[in-house]
Amino acid sequence: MKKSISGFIKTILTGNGYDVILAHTGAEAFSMISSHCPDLVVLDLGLPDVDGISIIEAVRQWTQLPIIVVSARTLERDKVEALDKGADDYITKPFSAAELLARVRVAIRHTRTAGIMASSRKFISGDLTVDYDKHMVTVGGENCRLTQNEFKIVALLSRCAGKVLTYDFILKELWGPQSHGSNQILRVNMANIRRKIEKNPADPKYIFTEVGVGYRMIEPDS
Amino acid sequence: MKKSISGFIKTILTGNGYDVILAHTGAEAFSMISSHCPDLVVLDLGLPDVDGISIIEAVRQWTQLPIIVVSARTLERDKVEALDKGADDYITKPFSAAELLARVRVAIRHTRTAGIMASSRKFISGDLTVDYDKHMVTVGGENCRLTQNEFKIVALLSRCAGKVLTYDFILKELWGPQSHGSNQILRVNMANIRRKIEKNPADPKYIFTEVGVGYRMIEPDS
DNA sequence: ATTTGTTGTTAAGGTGCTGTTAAGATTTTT
DNA sequence: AAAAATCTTAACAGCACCTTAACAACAAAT
Repeated sequence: MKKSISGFIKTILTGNGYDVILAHTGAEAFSMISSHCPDLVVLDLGLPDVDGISIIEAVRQWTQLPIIVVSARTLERDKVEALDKGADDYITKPFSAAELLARVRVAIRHTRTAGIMASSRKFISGDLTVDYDKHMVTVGGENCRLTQNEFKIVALLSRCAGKVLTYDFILKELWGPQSHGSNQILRVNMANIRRKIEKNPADPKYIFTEVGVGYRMIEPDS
Repeated sequence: MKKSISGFIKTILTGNGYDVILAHTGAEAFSMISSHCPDLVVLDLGLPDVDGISIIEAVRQWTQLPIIVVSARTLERDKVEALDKGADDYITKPFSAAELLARVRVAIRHTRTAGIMASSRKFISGDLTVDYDKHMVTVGGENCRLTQNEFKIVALLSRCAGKVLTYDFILKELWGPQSHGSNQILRVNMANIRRKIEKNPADPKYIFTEVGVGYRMIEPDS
């Protein structure tokens, strides 16, 4: 009976494009979660060996990955305990495939927005890092305190690292279309940037100038 | 009948220490959400004037605050639509007070863990602590006695510690969608906050301003 | 080697942004 | 109802930043 339920869930999820692995006991479930690090756990409380609640508690010791509990128990005491111990949702049988899928989408949506917050996109090359979310450039872990325009220039160059960006291209990108020919402002900004990020501004390690063409940033670490 | 339901919900929540405001129509609900920026919305789909779904859609235009839908409709089609349009949970009547409260706790837990520090109810960096449960900020163990708005700003920044939050983002999150451009209120609040939490407000240690962009809080102790 | 054009550097003026203070309006508390 | 606290708005001061200009250093070409 239980097996048919888990099989039912697996069929639903695989049928909608999710990769599913199945555990048949609590111990197996915990070890599989630890080793595979899934994006989401659908937990049937009616497991043979251990209490489902203890699995939730054990998993919550080290990760916040979403846990959706599926159970035949409709007692509010069970629901409240599971939710308070760390479950993110609680569905009682019988339930429809559509509802399960909708609640899975909600859970994954949550981890996605949390994930955006947690890990920020970065450019890294040697001691230099450009953190696009933090709006921060560091050298050897030290904040360079670039101004707004200085950061925009570095960010633009780092996004096209290895390629030469012409003066006109940078100007048009950051100062708008009617900025043709006034490279002066770029030169001043580059001098200030190099004073802040380069050990020896006269012999740059990160941003090179291609005479007569434009600037080029070193390629990132692979 | 409906009124008694919303009254019931209000009684439950106020009885458990939550501040509750009540809207009787969809239009009222949306304007109250925009102006008060609550921590959580409990939405009864059976409102007289507008479709509840459209409220979810409208709110999701500008914020991710948790929305729990309460409805008498048990049709899976309704559940799926609400959840996919942005609701975070869906409870069908009749429901128990304990279950509602448990699901409210889950939703609020999610907003806490949406930031960097997973699973912690406190933010700690050096002498500064932000206690989300007690709504209290301390420096060196001393209570800073922040006002409601001041605490919301600090809490928001600490949840995204290390990242720059733009003025517009903070304003939208705490003052609603039609607050574009009025940074003045933010500057005044920040001056008051710094006077309360910083040793030397002119040289801040905890909250930095990124000129032209926004504010950034120092990262927590690891 | 001189010339010419390009790039780097520094300084100064003007602009816009941020911090600060104060006063009135509004809400909450006593 | 009075008093206190908080929220909001406005005015202003200070400062960082942007921009421009003048000049120095450098590279390429005659």
